[in-house]
Amino acid sequence: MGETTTGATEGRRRNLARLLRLVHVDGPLSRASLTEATGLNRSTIADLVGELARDGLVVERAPDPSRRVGRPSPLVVASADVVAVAVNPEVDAVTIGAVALDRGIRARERIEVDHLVTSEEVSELVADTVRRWRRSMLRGCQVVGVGLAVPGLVRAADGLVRNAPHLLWRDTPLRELVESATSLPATVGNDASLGALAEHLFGAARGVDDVVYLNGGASGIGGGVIVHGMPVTGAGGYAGEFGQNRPGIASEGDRRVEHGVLEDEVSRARLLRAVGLEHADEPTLAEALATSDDPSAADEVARQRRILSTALANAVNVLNPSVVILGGFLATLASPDLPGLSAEVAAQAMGASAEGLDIRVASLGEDRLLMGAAESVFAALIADPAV
Amino acid sequence: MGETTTGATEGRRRNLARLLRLVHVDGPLSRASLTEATGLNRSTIADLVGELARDGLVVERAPDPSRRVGRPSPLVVASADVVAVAVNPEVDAVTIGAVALDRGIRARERIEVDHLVTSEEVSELVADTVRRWRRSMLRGCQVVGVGLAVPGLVRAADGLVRNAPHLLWRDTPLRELVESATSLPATVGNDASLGALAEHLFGAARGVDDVVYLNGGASGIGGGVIVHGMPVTGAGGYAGEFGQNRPGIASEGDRRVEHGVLEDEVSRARLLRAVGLEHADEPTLAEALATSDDPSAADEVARQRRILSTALANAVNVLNPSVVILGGFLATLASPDLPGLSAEVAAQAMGASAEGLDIRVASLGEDRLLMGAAESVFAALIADPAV
DNA sequence: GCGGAATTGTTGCGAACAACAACCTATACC
DNA sequence: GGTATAGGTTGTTGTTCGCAACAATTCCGC
Repeated sequence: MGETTTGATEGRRRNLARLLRLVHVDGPLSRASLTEATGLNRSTIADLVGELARDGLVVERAPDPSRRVGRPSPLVVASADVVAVAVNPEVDAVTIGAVALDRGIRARERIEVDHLVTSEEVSELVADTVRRWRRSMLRGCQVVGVGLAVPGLVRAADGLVRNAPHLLWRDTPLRELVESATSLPATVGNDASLGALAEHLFGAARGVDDVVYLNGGASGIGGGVIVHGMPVTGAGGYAGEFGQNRPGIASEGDRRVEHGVLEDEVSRARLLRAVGLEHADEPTLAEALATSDDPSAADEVARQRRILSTALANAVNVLNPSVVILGGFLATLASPDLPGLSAEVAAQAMGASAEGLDIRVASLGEDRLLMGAAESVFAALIADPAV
Repeated sequence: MGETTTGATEGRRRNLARLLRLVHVDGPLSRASLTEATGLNRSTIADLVGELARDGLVVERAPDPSRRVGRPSPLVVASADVVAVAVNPEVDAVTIGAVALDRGIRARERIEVDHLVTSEEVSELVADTVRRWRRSMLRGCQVVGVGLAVPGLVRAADGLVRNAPHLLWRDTPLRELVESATSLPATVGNDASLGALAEHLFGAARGVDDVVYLNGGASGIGGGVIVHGMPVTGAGGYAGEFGQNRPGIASEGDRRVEHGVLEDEVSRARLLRAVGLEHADEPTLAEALATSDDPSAADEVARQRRILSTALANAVNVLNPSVVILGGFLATLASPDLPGLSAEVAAQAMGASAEGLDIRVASLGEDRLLMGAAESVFAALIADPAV
């Protein structure tokens, strides 16, 4: 055996990874379907699944009561006892979840805070919660790591939060803090990028390899890009910041902010103001927009849609995605007339690029960021399941 | 041996591919350095190199007269007898080249045309040229395929030219035509995308994994994006069309075209007009711009630079590349003050993304498109060197 | 209820691959 | 010319995965 291999050779690791990814992403699969999906031999599948089962990453369940001929094939499912802790610190609360490898959410807690949390507080909060859960809901579970979805710029290389404006974090070594507080490996990512990853794996862009995702939050517009089925991080890990782009505004009358960026023009605050609300959750805002008979509200929606459609057209020209996913208030803005928005985008993008384009609304709810953060933890495990 | 394997197992294919890619991209390498670069055993390297040599893909040369102690290691070089034919049809001429696996250009011909060529004419031209070359310059060579760099939109899946406006080609099945005329496998790509690939592999962005490339031609602005070291094609293969984006224009006085796109505002024709030229090659234009004392020429340059910098900032926000490469007249526009342009871009992009950014001028000359087109042919060969 | 067909898990075997160790060879420096 | 250094060569070995034969389980027709 080679000095570079730890017991499994490169090829075998790849095969183990393929299997684990399949059962993780596509849910319970029979050994037979794994054989078909991978092209590997039955005996090889048996061997590989056996190894994954020995490592506790998958379990074999009784076969489905199928109504097909032949010997029933046992189902291979990802273990519910292998979990990642997912964390989303926000200005009003810190949400912590435990997501299992079978995509189930084993635990979930939203901890309201009355002040802006520091990264140290978050680290302690996570450590405490994990300690508590390990004695209760996560008894017997293997916790493989902590994934953090941060509303701000994150340097991919070392998990340094460069700037999270609303949390007032600057150059905070979050990964290091969490790792030393919990003694678990941690990954840190931008919330929108992780949302994109979740939508790509499990949501509205499931199975789609080229995706542009834009999420409209209270504080701005974030985004993520998937190319060839892989998240685009960019050189520093800061990719996807559509909200900071200078918008192409066709008619000057549509401009509200001199030298503004996209999220200055297309903003939740402006929508709220247009219907005379102070604070509102997303359904309330949607309802208010739908029922308002104030023409200025309709104008504001139309204006924002025009600017958004141009921004989307630009992204489509450059990245030619199959699917564009809109989340948050951008979904609210788009969903009353998705075909109309698609047409607007198509009119401004190059014909060919727009041709196969599908604009969709995000389908994952609250759990999106937890799923994405957990996924970023599982990524390493799946890439190399050999313990 | 498995039915899915053609004589080499998956892992071996990967190793063969790694070796071939190394010697192809990084030039002549000693067996010793291959051993170090791959981490494989000496004996394994010897075996793999032997197989590549038997297949005629590499040859071993006498060792470099090194001044180091120890037994000299023979150099492994990619074969100069394995060639790809590269074709670039343009409005005034069709350029055909033969690029070898050692990156040498074995043959090159620019065939002037006095009318717009059709795709059928190009196919015949290529077939004739290849036939002729095979009896002369390419005697004894193995021609592995034809790569075409087309100024227009190309569907990656089947090499259909959707729209090449200046050639007046629409929905032309170019790959099929060339393949049946030459009996060689053909690949078809957008010229700018292939230029980006060439710059990434051999030019100003060599070794850089995250690249945005913009090329300014007489007829517009094309581009290409490299993410994680791989060209971004998009779902249909149309990615990279920066020129069709709606520009973010800060001051309305800079706008020249109502509802225009980037290439309407930032254009070679406008630069030529500003210095009172009709036609000029790139050095002439650069010279004219540098020596002009007409303030309106300087204004036009400054205006185009402003708009370009905003477009680049937008791209940087979304893709966070390490390097932006500018070619054609965009290089002319940028090169007098590259640091100034960088500063303009940094001022408009997010700080973190701009921080590690390097804006460079394209370094490959005329051969760029031929290299890129040949690369697209070699890609398949390198990915699976098993003949 | 029973036998045949279809499908899939299981087992033992063999081919391919690559690492390893020991041995051999070629060059540079003294 | 001797020694140290670096590299090629050869045979052996462990790992992986396909293959083929056999066993297990279900459905279906009678």
